[in-house]
Amino acid sequence: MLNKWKPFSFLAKPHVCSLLSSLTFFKPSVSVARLVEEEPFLSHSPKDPVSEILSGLKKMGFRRFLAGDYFRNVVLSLDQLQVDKIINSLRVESPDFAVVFFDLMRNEYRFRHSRFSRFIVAHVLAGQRRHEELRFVVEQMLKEEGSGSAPSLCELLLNGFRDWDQKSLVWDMLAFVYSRFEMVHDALYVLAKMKDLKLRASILTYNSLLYNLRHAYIMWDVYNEIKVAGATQSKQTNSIVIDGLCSQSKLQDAVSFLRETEAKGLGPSVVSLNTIMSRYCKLGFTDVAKSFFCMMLKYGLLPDAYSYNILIHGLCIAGSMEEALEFTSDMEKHGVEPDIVTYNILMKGFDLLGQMGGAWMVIQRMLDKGLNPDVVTYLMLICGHCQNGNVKEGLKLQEEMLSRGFQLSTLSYSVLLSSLCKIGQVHEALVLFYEMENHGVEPDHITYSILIHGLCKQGEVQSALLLYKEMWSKSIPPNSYSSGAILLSLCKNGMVSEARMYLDSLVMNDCAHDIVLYNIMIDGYVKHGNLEEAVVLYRLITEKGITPTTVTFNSLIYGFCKRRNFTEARRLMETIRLLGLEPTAVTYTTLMNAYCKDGNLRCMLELLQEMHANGIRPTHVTYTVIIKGLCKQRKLQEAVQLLEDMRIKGLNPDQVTYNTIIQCFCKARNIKTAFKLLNEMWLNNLKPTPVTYSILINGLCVYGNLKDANKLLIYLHEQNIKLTRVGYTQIIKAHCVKGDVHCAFMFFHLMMEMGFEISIKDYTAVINRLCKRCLMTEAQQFFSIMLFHGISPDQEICEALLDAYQQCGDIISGYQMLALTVKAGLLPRR
DNA sequence: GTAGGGTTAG
Repeated sequence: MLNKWKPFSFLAKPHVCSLLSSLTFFKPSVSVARLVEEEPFLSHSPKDPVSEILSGLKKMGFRRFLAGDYFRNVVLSLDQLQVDKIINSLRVESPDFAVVFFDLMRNEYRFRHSRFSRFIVAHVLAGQRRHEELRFVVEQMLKEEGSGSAPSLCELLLNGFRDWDQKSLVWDMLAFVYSRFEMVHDALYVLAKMKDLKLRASILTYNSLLYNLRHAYIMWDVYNEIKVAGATQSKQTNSIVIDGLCSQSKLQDAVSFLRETEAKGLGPSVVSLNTIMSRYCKLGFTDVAKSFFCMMLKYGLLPDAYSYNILIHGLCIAGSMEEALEFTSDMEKHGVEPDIVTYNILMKGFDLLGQMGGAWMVIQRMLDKGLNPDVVTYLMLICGHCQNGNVKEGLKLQEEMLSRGFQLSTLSYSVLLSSLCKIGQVHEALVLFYEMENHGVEPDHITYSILIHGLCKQGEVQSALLLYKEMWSKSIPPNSYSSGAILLSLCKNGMVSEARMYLDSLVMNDCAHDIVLYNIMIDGYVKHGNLEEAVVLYRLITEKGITPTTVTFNSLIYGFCKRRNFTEARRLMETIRLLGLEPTAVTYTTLMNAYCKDGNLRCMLELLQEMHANGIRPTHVTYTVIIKGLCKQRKLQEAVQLLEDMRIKGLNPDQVTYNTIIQCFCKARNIKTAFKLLNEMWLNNLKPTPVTYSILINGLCVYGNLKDANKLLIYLHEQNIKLTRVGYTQIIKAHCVKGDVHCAFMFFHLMMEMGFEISIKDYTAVINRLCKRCLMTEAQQFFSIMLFHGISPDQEICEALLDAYQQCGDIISGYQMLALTVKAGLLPRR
């Protein structure tokens, strides 16, 4: 576009035309001069503030005039055009004043300068080699202009400033700042124009651009351009290339590049070696990283704090805290002081190992050294509190950060939001989310993921989808975490085919590379009994070249176990190993649970042995399964013993563990111990679930005293504690059997009140039992309630009533029932 | 230009 530039075409714009009229010192070519003379509005009236100001400045002196009344009165009415005229006039007579006037207008009067003025001042500053100020002016301009502004700015530079001195520096700064602001396309555009004008870009600009493009192959285009342009490569250039290769996972290429540059006489820099060390550490190859550390020493380079911190971090991640501490002392011995980063790394290391004592020691040492905790330290402390379930303390720390003047970060908000979601306080999380925005902290894709997950877990898929859309509207691309949450939620709510449609849409948009998404879908299929689809999807992903994980197999194993297909389940377990993966505690527990259900306790215990042999720690779920097995064999004492063992091993029994063992004692008619265990749950801060109470109610109904069951249920109702559906139907059933229709009625009503949907099956169960005892009035009453609630009778229920009327000898009611049956279109079979 | 901190599935 700019190549087709027409000389002076810009003069067509009145703004520029009238500007030229005031450029006393501007020496336009003849044609411009003529053009200008022909303009009728060029001669200004004597009251023109521009002339007044310019002459005032000359007569009174610069500073006096600007502080005077005339200027103060007129300044607020000045427009961009007038200011342009003043600045341009000043530029020629005294460039320093042009800059001072420019700054004064911007800083004192919040005046928004035109691009023209900014470029004038930029050229002045470039001429005086005032690089910092030049950069500032260009930064301000590009912040306001935004991305995509390069073509119009270049056009202005080409047309208005073509022959100006120092234009090269201004062009270069423009490209540099565009690159720094990550407006890469604009930077490239400016560079292309510079090439046309045969202007050289500085190595700083090239380096910045190289840095922005280091994640992709296009990096080499820039690198070659540097060579072609003949710009002097700096050590930085090489370390950026190395960093780029590392980030592209081309570690070998990075090392080769290091060798090449070494051969060319540019020895390796500390930064390059640090970058490579960091990469090896992240891959878990601490030893290789150490060898590069040695190489550094061999070259006579002095490792800096980065070098030490990188290695210490690698060691901490690997769990080698002793060595990490040794390196820290080494660091001190060699005159490199451990800094806040070092201490944060060590703290995290101890934290990962669960050694809080160590973490406190690190904090103490840090404080002794006079170092103050920074945002990262605070974040880790907040994390610690949140992991212990103490969100309140975390929020307090965040307050403390604010009072100490720290800028709150998206990260610390994420931690707090995640903890609130985990304890089910999603609405509190949403409140905090809005507060976060009020504090000017922008949520990112992780923040959104956390909230979407939280909402989905609470079943609020609609709200989650709204947030999902909000993400899109903010151009924050959803990652597999947020998509996974939606997918999981659809599966959990039984909308499996919808989930699949969603997954397919992700595939269509090329957003489904993460195995986690497929794992969720496969599990969804399996949990809803569709093992076949799960297997088809598994085959599909392997054909696509997506590597399955142990989790993928765990779901499939669960599916085959549910079908009691042990052969296939075990074959899949072997496949895990064949693929070089490791079965996890979940794999073993799934299989053990299946054997336990099947009554094959020998196989179950063999698997436990195998687990131990392979060094896989059983979880509290594993123990629960074993306890269930022991219960099945009526080895109650051993089960209780195992409950103790769990605690000793630091595994906390959960509600399911207790429910299992309580049920076992109920079945053994040992109701007393069952209640003792309920008490133990409270003592261990475990809130009994609706299942726990239902098991106890059932126990009392079947093996104990029905009156006690009544008492317990009424008590729970008063405490507003809900039972499961089975809990209610059990007690209703028991009262029907005993013929206490009054109580049955009462609990039936209670069940409805608690919001359970009552199906025809529930009515049938009650009516059948009443019919058996010829309690026909009561049976009829239940039947009427059913009709009242809009449930149509079916064949089974009608026949039961017809039979009962006949058996119990109530012929008239029997005929009435027959009429109703026929009316309902349900002809009796006989 | 290089170091430390946050989210998910069974």
